[in-house]
Amino acid sequence: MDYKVEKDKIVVKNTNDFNIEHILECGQIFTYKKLGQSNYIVYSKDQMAHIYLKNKNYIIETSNPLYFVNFFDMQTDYTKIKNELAKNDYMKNAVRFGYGIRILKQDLLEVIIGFVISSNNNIERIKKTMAKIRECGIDNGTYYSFPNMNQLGKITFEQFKAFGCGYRANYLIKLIKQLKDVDLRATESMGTDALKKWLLSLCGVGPKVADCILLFGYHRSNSFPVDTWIEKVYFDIFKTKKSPQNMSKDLVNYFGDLSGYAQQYLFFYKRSLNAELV
DNA sequence: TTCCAGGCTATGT
DNA sequence: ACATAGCATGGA
Repeated sequence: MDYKVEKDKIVVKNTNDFNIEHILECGQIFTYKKLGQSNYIVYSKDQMAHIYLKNKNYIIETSNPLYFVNFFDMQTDYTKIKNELAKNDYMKNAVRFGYGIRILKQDLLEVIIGFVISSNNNIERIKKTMAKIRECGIDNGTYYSFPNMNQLGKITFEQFKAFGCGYRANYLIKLIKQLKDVDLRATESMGTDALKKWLLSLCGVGPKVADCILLFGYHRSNSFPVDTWIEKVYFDIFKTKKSPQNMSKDLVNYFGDLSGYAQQYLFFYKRSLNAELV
């Protein structure tokens, strides 16, 4: 990854492994705004960045460049990951298609809330709901910080309903009560099995959402979230249907520690191809 | 009108 | 342990 950190921006010079559309539109994050072609604003925790293409380089404008060096996972070699993944035709196509995907290092609390909202929902509505929730955080002038646990605890059932959560408003109220006294930082050192078990005890968190939280919130890359799109991919490849949990097991067995990366390329590939038909 | 969206909870077997 | 109805909401 060829990039340069300056005082108020990062310049990304190698765009073979960095494409902002791929990174933000591959379903891992819901807190961003598209301004135009290769031109986005992304919000994470109490930070904001403006990302755009200029002379074949990406400019990441932010008051906190070091936060976004970590956020965009700049130190990981995605060329190597893609080469290791491209071991069959399906993966070759998926990797070629979403060549600029990177798995973001997002704020854990934000990931938990976002993916509980995501269940049986569509991405555009999830984005709207998350933007409304963000407005319950601190106003920084041009944008809001994501609310902390205390601020989340003050959001009412009626507010969540008004934010378009639907029946998930109940889940969120209960979930936030469950998380109220948990030291989230301490959970990061837990083993993956115990961690998943704990996540499954949270309201609104089932197998698929737990895998998303493990992957996007804890960077456990040996998890493979299976949603409706991955179910289609699984059928394309194996020509058979199973329960999502069993599909996930098969896929983790196959991809090992690269499962999470494989999942992102496949999800983006399948969902984008479908969108092109519409 | 019906189906679908990054599924989960509750209930019944 | 596995199967399935019901669930809010909006867009196609």
